[in-house]
Amino acid sequence: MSRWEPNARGRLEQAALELYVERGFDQTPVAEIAKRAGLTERTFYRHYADKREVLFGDGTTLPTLLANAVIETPDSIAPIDAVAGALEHWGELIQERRAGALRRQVIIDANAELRERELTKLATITLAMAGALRERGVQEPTASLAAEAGIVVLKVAYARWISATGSPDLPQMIRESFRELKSVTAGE
Amino acid sequence: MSRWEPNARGRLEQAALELYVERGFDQTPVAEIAKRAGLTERTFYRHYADKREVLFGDGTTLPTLLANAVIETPDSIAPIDAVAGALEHWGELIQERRAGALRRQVIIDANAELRERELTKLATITLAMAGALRERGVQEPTASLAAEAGIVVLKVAYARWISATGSPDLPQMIRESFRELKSVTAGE
DNA sequence: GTCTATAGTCCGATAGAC
DNA sequence: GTCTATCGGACTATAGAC
Repeated sequence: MSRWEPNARGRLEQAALELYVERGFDQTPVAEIAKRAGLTERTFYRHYADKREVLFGDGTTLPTLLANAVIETPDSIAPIDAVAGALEHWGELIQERRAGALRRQVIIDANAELRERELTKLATITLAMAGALRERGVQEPTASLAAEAGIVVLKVAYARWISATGSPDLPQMIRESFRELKSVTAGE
Repeated sequence: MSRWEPNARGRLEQAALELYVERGFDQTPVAEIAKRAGLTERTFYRHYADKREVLFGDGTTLPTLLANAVIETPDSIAPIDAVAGALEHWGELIQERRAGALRRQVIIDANAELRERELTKLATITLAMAGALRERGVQEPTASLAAEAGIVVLKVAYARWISATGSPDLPQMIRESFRELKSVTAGE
């Protein structure tokens, strides 16, 4: 039998998400989150660097996943298509957690600071994918442009997926948005 | 004769920029900025909503300028080219203030929180341009994709202009980056 | 686990300008 | 008198230091 209740991190996450929904992100002090989880404020900061990290993770897992997907793509595939493939793969994973994604997005959309952090997360992913392309021998500015174009597509497709009803197909929406981007940049 | 020295806001801005350069953004307390300007901390917050606003303005002037440039573009011009034209116009304005832009960028690049705010500023501009395109009758997702693609180009071109030596031509770099984006999205 | 620096907010007071 | 820019101090919350 352990000295503490198990899964402190999980309890903190659950308490935080509940309170962010109930009272809004900046109306919930960290002390309140800790209290609901039966822990102290200090313990919260041992598990999460700040209040926002509960919603955004540590900032390395997803960029690494996507960078690896890009790196493993055969060199015969054009940079923009390597990026598209990586994002479609991510789309497959995320759409299995649609309920959680919706709840998370409601919290983020309600708060300017969180929207800001989300942009930072996307920027981190962009840098990781551009780096992966360069490792594959793609030159600048092609690497950065391909990665940035991919994130543009992701943003548009994800917003559609979030606001859609039923069980929309995210990878399919990503493919469709890529086609639209190609059309738009061609000046049509 | 007035009770206070004139131009409190200007003095605060100058003091803030000096200190951000000297000691770094998060090593300069607001109280220090106010002290150098001969004012109190409280007064700083009457002029700027937070420490970062000194570097980024109020967040409406530039988006409005670019949205208007888009709206005034003839309907015969494709959405992506309307966005390109607006950004080139901005490029002409900004390159007359190259020294200030360089100093500002050094401060921003040295601090994660400021890089985050810069992304938010770009997102605000994106939304403004997408809205301007919709006012011109452009449908979604074309409007958002054209605006987002424009910002991608701007980021790449601006980074090049900042790191270039001599007197590089920013509008020219923006045009060149647009050509490269078209090539990348075409899958070349 | 406590202690502290800093950000940012709120309220009331004050002195000159109009 | 009203308006506006300032000051002073108390207050909460975040986050990091010890």
